[in-house]
Amino acid sequence: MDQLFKNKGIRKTTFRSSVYQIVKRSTQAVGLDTIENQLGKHDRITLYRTIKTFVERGIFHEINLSGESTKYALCEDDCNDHNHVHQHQHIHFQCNNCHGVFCIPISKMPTFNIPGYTIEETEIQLKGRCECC
Amino acid sequence: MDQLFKNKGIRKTTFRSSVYQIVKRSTQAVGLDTIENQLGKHDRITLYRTIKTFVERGIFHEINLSGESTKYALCEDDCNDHNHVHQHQHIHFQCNNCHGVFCIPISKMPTFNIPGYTIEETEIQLKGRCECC
DNA sequence: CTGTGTGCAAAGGGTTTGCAAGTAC
DNA sequence: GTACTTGCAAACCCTTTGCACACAG
Repeated sequence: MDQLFKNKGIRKTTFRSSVYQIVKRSTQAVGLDTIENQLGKHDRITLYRTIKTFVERGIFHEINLSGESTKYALCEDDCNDHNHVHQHQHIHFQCNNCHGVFCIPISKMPTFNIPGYTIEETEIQLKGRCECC
Repeated sequence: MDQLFKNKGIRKTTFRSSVYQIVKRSTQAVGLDTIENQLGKHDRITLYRTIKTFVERGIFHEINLSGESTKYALCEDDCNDHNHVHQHQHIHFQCNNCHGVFCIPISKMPTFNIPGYTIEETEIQLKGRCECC
């Protein structure tokens, strides 16, 4: 983690380490509320800024599913600043039962051919039932 | 439109007609700001309620793309009154240049097979360059 | 006439901004 | 020591709620 923060050009602090660990430990994408619950006493404003920094630096990526609050997951190692979402070879799955959101790697993203449109990024969101439900 | 509103069990008013027409006329999904710009003098609170009603009754559908505010488009079942079949499979495309959001019907949605997961809904979001850009 | 819809005011809630004190390097 | 980070307060916005009046059916 020391190296990661250094690579991204931000300082390592207790607060940032905690936030990073919470998301890293989780088997699924986590929302702000989940992070806050696990943080113990903390300042919410600082958390907003921390997450914003992580997203900007390509440490976290945002997942926005319809009707859900934003969730966060770790970026893969090769993400670079501001240009990381579409590089992920994974889809986002949300369980209709437990509402958990998972990043699921897939070997081959489907391609689309739409006359007149040039496609640069593909984001796939599935809903259904997860392994545990 | 009279019939549509009647079917959905809501009254036809000048305000609702205006909002509906703005979205219907548009070739792309529209945001709250776009609707407001086209409405002329109006009460924003009423607009919130109108949109909420339309979404609840299946007249509009919401489109949430990462980093974008919610946009709205007509539900397709309402475009063809007599067609209740679920052939309204479409993807959402956002232009990286003009930022327009389009609903694009496609003949065949890709299917995914993820061991352990049961898939019930598929949402596909593409980004790139639209016809006009 | 009756119940739905509208418009204004005020409240609510989440997020951002400003700034002084604290901390990493 | 310097620049980045944090924590608190306050400001900001967007959205919802309450309520009286207007209007569709």
